[in-house]
Amino acid sequence: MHAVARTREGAAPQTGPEAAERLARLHGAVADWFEAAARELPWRAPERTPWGVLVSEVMLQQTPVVRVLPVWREWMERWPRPADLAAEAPGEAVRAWGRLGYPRRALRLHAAASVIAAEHGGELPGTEEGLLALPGVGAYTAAAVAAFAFGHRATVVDTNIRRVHARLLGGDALPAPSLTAAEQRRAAALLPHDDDASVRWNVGVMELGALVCTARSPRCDACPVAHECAWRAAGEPPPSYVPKGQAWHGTDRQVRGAAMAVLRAAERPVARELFTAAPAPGTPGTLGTPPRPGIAPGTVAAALARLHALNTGPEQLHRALEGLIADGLAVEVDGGLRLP
DNA sequence: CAGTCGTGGTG
DNA sequence: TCACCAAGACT
Repeated sequence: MHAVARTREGAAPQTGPEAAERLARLHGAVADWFEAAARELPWRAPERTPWGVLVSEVMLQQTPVVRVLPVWREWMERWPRPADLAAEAPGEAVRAWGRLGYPRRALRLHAAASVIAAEHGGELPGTEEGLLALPGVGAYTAAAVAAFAFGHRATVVDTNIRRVHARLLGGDALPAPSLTAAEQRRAAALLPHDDDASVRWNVGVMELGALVCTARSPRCDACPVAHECAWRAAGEPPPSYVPKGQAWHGTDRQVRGAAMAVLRAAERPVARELFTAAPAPGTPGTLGTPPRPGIAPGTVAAALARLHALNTGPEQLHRALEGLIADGLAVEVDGGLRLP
């Protein structure tokens, strides 16, 4: 580091009294914008609980708010406290997870609830360190829960915040493919020192990224800090790299997803042959249940039909099922598979 | 550390 | 239509 802070072209100084004033302006502008434009979300309501915040944060990992909302409400009604979930079989969490995706998150949430019930007297740890020790809780989620549930000063860095920082301060269209140490340092340096102000900044920048400074078509006309934006000042240059798309069709993940849908629909273990074999006409698909025609949609047979429609090879199917077992999302019983 | 892990809305 | 993307974690 040089004695005098050098910044990239187009970016303002990041140290000194001038920078401090600018930072204070940003804090105020974002807080005011959030006050006026933020969504009302149940995990932000005054009656929220730390448990509810944790559940929301895990559900929101790689999953849009609109799809989380109904599932989160179900979970909170059914399992208002960690001990309530811990008392259930893990498979119930997976089933209630529905189609949110990445079902291992449900499993980890159940595991976290068990740890909280068994080792923390049923109360969530209030520190980042304590939260970080919970299954499924990484750096982002630990910071988010510490901030949003406990009001602590924590450096929250999610994909929205990364994108806002990249544009506003870095002058780039998009953040780097993966979180860098420099980004974390920058995020920490931007955080207000006051607890309450830091929480407002974290949630404000995150909401700004979610509603205005979006990945594809940012609504800069609605941005409270557009006049401070380094990316706009630079003429909105395009991304310096090409995002590598997420393959889906023909992947193990697709097969795993279809297999999980079968397990979620099944009340009994599903025989392995039913996963692998060509669809037998009128087969309910559960052990101990005699075949009958006319299975209604949304049942095991329908899920099996969707799985078979993928025309996956037997080796890939085997790999997918073994993967689910290895991940604890399926357990083998008497030649069949069921939720844990 | 690059790869893996679901799902559905959308520009 | 179809690739991109969404409050990441873990190995």
